[in-house]
Amino acid sequence: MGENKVKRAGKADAFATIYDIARRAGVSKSTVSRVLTHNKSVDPATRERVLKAVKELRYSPNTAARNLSTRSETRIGLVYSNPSATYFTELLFGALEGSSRNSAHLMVERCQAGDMDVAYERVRSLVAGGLNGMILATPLSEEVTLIKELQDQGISVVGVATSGTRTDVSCVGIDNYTAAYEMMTYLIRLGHEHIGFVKGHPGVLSSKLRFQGIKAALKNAGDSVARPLFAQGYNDYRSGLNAADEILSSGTKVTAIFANNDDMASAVMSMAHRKGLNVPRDISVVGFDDTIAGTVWPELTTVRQPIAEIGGLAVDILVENIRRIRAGTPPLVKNHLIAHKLVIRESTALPRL
Amino acid sequence: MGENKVKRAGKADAFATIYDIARRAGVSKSTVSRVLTHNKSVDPATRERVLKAVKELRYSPNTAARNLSTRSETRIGLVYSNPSATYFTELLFGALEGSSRNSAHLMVERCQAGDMDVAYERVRSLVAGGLNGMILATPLSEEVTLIKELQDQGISVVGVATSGTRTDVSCVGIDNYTAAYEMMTYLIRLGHEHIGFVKGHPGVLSSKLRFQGIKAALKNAGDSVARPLFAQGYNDYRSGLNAADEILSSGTKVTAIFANNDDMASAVMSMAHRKGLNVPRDISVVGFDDTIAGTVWPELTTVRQPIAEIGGLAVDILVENIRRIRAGTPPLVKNHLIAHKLVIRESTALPRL
DNA sequence: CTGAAAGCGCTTACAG
DNA sequence: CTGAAAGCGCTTACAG
Repeated sequence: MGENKVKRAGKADAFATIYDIARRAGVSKSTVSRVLTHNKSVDPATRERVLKAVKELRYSPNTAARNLSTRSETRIGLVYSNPSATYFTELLFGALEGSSRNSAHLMVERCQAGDMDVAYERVRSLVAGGLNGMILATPLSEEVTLIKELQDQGISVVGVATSGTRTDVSCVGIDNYTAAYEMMTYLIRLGHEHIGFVKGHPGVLSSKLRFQGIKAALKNAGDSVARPLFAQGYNDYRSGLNAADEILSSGTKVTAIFANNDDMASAVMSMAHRKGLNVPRDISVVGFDDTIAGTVWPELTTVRQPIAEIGGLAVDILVENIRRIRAGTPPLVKNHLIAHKLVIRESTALPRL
Repeated sequence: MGENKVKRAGKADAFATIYDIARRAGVSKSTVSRVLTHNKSVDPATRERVLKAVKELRYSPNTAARNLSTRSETRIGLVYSNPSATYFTELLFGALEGSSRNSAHLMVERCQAGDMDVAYERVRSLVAGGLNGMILATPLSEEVTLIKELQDQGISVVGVATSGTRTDVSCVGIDNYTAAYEMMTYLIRLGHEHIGFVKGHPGVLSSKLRFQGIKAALKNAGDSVARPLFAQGYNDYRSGLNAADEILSSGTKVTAIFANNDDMASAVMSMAHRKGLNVPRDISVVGFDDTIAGTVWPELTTVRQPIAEIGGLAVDILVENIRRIRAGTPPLVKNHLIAHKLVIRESTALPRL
């Protein structure tokens, strides 16, 4: 980690090469290489010695040489079309870190949400530039046709932030159902009996799962909670504004509103303020994602997704599958569920009496 | 652009190599290489032929081979500590694109704003990992000591989003003074005579320049504008809330508030709503940066900085200087000013009569 | 100004 | 299971 891999101006640092390892372990370069790549057809004792030398010399293979020799650079695409900048930033961070950890190259492409034609085009242009793997963020991760198209071209795919058990493609994300269930239960335990829910984009799997989660929590609470108010949102701020307006103007009593994501929760708060309501005194508001902490007031109670971690894991899965494909082994479909967390901040309180 | 650089699973694509170019141009590989690197000590006619072959065969050098041969991977660090996610996302995009254009590697490190000790540490850990160049975003771009430290180690540095003429380090950004001047003038032309301004973080150069810009515009307007109300902010949402409260509770008439950045402008709107004011009917609000379009309501009138472009240019400058250093030529200090743009949206209107 | 040759650090058939 | 050898595509002294 701490080694200096770059020749600094002036100073010529010498790094251990495969030859150094070979000499120290008393074997040939070929054997060292074998230990480091396939990890098979090597005598256990020999392997031990090589690994020991690697550790002692803090050796790490030169990527350029390896790439040149194998003629196989690993290039991973990341396509994204979600409105939240924070979300994307975190995802990118994780993916970037994962890429450098695996010495892969990341090519990023952004496309406007909504317009699927453009999205498809972007993905294809990325593919045309040469690609081994692709990370698809929601809602692209639900485009079954697109995924199929990519896979047919020999490109490994992983969907990000889509949970749900899928058999067509690897996915990594949180358990949306449970998280939504927990948050709704928190609201109910706080004493809220008149609750509104702003639904997420209907085409997105996570919206469905979250909705199922809150309904289960509501059902579980039984008669203690009044019939909830639902309004349709589309995950963006603007639609959250409309949904909030709808709920708050309905004439029905509401002491808490749960929005399918933070952007819409922010809109709900904005609308509440407009209508002279104090958050959380008059009304509690909660979101989902934890992407806008510190940029709204009061600070939002929400569900935190470890997005960077998700991005890193996505790359790991991809790299593994790319290796498998290269080696002729069939790729694996993996479904990783990452732990989420309720983050209680300032936007929730006991209902007003 | 459209070539497939990666061997797809199964198919073995063949790319033009330096040898193909040499043969087609009727010269040796050495000459081709010379044309492509130093671009000197080559007969003009020969160069022409080589370049022609390169174009015809759509040749582009293999990065891995080049890196291996020169033993010089180009690694660029990007350190960032600003609260706006959008800003960062755009910067990262531009830098990423610039990096792949220059076949350099980008290592990103984020650190909390405010804590300079941590920031220094992050920068140093990045450097310890081996680095040729470093992009420093505001406010890190103003840490003269840090910059000096980096440069002394032979690392090229470029400050981002810091304009102002500096002689110690290359910079790329917009003309903050003029942009602020223009925005304030726009407000005055609209007819506003009672204006508040939320100042930016005092330690940041851009804040000073923007403040000077608005003062110049105010001065230029003469007696038509009342003595402006100033409140100190620190560029984050929270401080914008306080500043807005201060201005709006002062008892002095205010029909427009200009905040040093969008995060604070968003806070100003939030506070205005809280106080029962309608934006823009009762009060106009403008920001700076254009980082939160679509996530506030009403949509914010602001100054757009082409941040992605800035990020890309920063990488270009860095790469050029890294090459110079490697070649023994002294690096250049460049100051690039990128064009900004006023974006008039929904948060501004004529003052209420 | 130009070419032949060595070398960058690694991987991978090919023999054994 | 292991080693010697060839080769990946490029750059750069070294001669000329």
